[in-house]
Amino acid sequence: MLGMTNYPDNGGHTLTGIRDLARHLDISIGTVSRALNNKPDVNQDTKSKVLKAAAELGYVPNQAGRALSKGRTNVIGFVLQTDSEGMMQGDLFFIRVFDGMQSVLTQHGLNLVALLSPSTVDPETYLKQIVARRFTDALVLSSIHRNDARISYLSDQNLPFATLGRSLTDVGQPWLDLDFDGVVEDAIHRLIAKGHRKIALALPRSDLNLRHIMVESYRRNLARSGIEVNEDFIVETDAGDNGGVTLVHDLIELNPRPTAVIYSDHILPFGIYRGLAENGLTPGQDLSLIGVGTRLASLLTPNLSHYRFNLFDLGVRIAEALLPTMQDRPFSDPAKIIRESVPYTFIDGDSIRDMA
Amino acid sequence: MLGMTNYPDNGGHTLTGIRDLARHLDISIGTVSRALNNKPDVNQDTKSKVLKAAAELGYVPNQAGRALSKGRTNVIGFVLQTDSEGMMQGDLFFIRVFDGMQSVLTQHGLNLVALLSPSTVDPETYLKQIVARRFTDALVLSSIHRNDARISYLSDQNLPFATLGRSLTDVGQPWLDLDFDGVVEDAIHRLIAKGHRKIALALPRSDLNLRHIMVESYRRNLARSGIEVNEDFIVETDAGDNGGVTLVHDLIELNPRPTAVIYSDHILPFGIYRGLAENGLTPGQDLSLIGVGTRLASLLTPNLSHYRFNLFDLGVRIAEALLPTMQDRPFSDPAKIIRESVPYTFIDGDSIRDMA
DNA sequence: TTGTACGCGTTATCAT
DNA sequence: ATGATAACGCGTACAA
Repeated sequence: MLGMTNYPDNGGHTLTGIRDLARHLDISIGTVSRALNNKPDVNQDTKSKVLKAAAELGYVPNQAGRALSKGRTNVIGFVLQTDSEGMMQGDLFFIRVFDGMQSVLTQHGLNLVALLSPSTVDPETYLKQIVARRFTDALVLSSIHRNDARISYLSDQNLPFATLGRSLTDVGQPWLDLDFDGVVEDAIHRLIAKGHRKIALALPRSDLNLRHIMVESYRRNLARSGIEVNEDFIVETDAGDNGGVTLVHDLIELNPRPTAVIYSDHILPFGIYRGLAENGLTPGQDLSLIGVGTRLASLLTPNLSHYRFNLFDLGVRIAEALLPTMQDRPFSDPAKIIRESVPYTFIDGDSIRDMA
Repeated sequence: MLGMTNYPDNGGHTLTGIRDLARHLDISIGTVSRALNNKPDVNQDTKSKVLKAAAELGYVPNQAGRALSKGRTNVIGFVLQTDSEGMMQGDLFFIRVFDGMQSVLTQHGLNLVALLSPSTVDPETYLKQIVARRFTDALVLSSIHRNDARISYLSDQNLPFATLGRSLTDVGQPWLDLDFDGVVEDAIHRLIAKGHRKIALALPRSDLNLRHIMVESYRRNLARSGIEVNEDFIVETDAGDNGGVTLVHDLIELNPRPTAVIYSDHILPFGIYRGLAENGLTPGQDLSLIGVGTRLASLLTPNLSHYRFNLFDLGVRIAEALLPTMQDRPFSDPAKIIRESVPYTFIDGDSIRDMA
């Protein structure tokens, strides 16, 4: 068993370990380790010799060994729900965010992996597994719910984490969020400025916290403008384009009929456009639309007025929020916990009718 | 240091290890381990006792310890390029594939993680890191190039892997692919059946292997139909909708002008529709379109004739291809290596004009 | 059937 | 500055 991997033998090609390095240089593994880890108490000469040999032999520390010894894995996990119906679901959303996170994490020797909570498994069960296995040093949770047991669980387990989204379950963890509150506020003011009074709000069915943020912002800002809330105008929709189609069906049956709708799912307008067309109606004319979008929005005609977020920057901030929560890092500063919403950018289009 | 994690102390809440379990039950850790791993030589009674206690105390084996001891991690990595301009980047491509993979892998106690090759790091360098650290038991590579050094590298390193896409660099690894060859073939025959003779082919700029598959299929099937290839009809395009717009500009300047175009980027037609409109032309009338699509295609009017793939099934097959390559699994069958293209489904639309 | 003891690759402590 | 050696948590031959 000695010196053997469990992988098929490839005839001599074997992984270089720290003891191979030591033997090769005829020094002790302790010295090699210190050299590799850039410890102060090691001769400059031997240090460079070790580094050189390591590079030549292609030495890379074994993950498991290091993790076991250090008690840390240097792995950061981003938990994704494959069945998530959260807004912004989609590859390009996360890939951008990941890239932003990576750009920060790699500078600290940390490695980002996406953990894919299977749709067949309870999210909390899945989470418990990866936590108990000590698979990662820290986690990022997404698809945050209004009340989210995962948050208190992670807190109990004492695993550093941040959330992408807020929650009523608050253990003082850092969070980042997209400024949906601001989106709804701005949208309402834009619509009102163009003479709209009957403004609908499309909400995701699930208990994602963003739903509550949106509805609260909706009520608050309508009230501030002296417009009474018509509860019928607050409608639930399925995610995706099909949700948009049924949304249109729902909206046009209302009496009075809303003249505009605000939404958070960037795919929704595709269905809305389709649903309107099916009813002989024109987007931006018979129904005004405004909500969160991505570059996919540019595929729609007439142009969609929408809000975008800089996802790369979001990723950067998530990483920056995470780092201080991980102790025994030199740059740690537990005092200030990042909690902020990243700002939106408004992209003007032709999907808001001027009612004047 | 004993019994201490590197995480901040949370006052008593400590992770259950195998030795805690042993002490709790007053038996040896060896027995506990055997019980947990369902070894044959352990008393049924003690086994159930151990399992019960494990469940109660929430025991989950430590990843690093297990990996170090077994030489396996039970982690499968899917390598993603964050800057990939591969086709299919876009909404839910990977998430669907992941879900399909998970559905198989979890049954074998394997865990899928997405490894995100940062855009700031050379993909091969990144790959070498995760391989050498023995982070995963197996890998799936995507964005496969015509000649792909990563393939021979993984083969040399003797790490089980499969590729999503074929390559000239062939070390006998299992691969899955979307049947672009079949798409082009079917598209050509459909077009010819409707009287088209001047058929253009839109290719991605990068050296992804799918590009070569498409062009070969294009030549072969045109030849089979006795149509001579006009080299001007084979055009490179940027990815995304903007690529579609410039594609139209390119095509309408050709003399003779093609009557149809085949493409692989599912976003492209959106740009094509736009580009045609800008020139006062009608999709399906002045230029026929057919290619790979996703559910986004349903947003286009006139309806787009296109091909779709079942991404979940693709994921399932990838997992099934991977499993046999990983040795010392009971279900391993190294003899048959899965290499197949997943079939397309044709969705009929109105984007192909009948020239008769 | 169960317990003991060693090894996995690395880091850290304690001598030297 | 360097070498030996004990952890880290788990699996497993081997002994009992």
